[in-house]
Amino acid sequence: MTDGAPHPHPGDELFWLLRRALHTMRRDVRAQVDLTPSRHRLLRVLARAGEPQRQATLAALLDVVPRSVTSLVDDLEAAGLVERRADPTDRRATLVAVTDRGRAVLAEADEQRRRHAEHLLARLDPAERTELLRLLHVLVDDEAGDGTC
Amino acid sequence: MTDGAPHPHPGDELFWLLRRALHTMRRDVRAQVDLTPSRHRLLRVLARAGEPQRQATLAALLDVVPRSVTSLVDDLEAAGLVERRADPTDRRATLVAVTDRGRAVLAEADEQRRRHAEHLLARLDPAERTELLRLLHVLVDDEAGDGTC
DNA sequence: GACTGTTAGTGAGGGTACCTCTCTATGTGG
DNA sequence: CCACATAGAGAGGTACCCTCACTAACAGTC
Repeated sequence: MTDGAPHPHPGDELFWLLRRALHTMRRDVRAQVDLTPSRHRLLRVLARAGEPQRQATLAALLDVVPRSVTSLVDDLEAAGLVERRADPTDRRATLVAVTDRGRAVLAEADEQRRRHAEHLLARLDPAERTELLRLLHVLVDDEAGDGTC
Repeated sequence: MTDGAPHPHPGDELFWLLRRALHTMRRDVRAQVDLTPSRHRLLRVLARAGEPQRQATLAALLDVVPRSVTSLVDDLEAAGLVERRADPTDRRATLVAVTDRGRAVLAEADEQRRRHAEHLLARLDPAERTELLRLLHVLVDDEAGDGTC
């Protein structure tokens, strides 16, 4: 690697930095667990919700179109990590529930990702870590605040 | 959006923060210029190099396998943004050169990305921006330093 | 009950961004 | 001259998204 050399604009620089950082983490983890980042994310969101969710709800939580959730759930279901159940209140809807196995795999995946991230974060002292996360939160959180987008 | 709520581990949190930040920037820019992020990146690296480069060299600079560069160059060439030339010193190799049009499109794309990034970075004061970029550089730069990976 | 409009999920198909494995043409050292 | 490495490309695969068109089911109206 890499892009090398000075970047003309800080904004542009930010883009490539984010890309590289993410790329690094992604690559490391991919080899370890049999959970792609997207499936991992869906599993997390679902587990965090604490109870079975409709696919449309998951789509909203994940900020993807419902159609994408269908495939993700297909894959996770095939792997036995989630299961589809009929929604008793609406026969159109399906509820997606995490299985015990799903919970176990999620825990493992989280743990491995955590280890890798800490390996990376080890380059920063505790105050810097906190600051980095805080700054990223500022960038990312609650985009809805201004209607500009 | 979003993942909402507190994240259990800072390392894990980092991953999702990076992902969301990048996603946001990517999405904004994608609609504007007819340059995908990868093609943009290749064009930048090539332009920055200042002179025609071999595909293998570009692959190394971009940190992708040479085969991926082939396709990228195919697309950029079809769009008239780069051109392939014979390498006078080695008939196996091709040199990839930016065209004038390529330079113009690159400038435009950079400008648009810059604007969007600054819209995002506007949430931070100048000191914070600098700090964020510095911290990301620490994470990302010169991974080669330790042979652990 | 039929009629219309909406919502939940899916099939089909597309595009980006990578990868690997294999093959050809070419270059190079013994 | 021959074995071997290197540059690039063909074929094919995975992950992750999207849109468009469609069915099944629900909800309100006449």
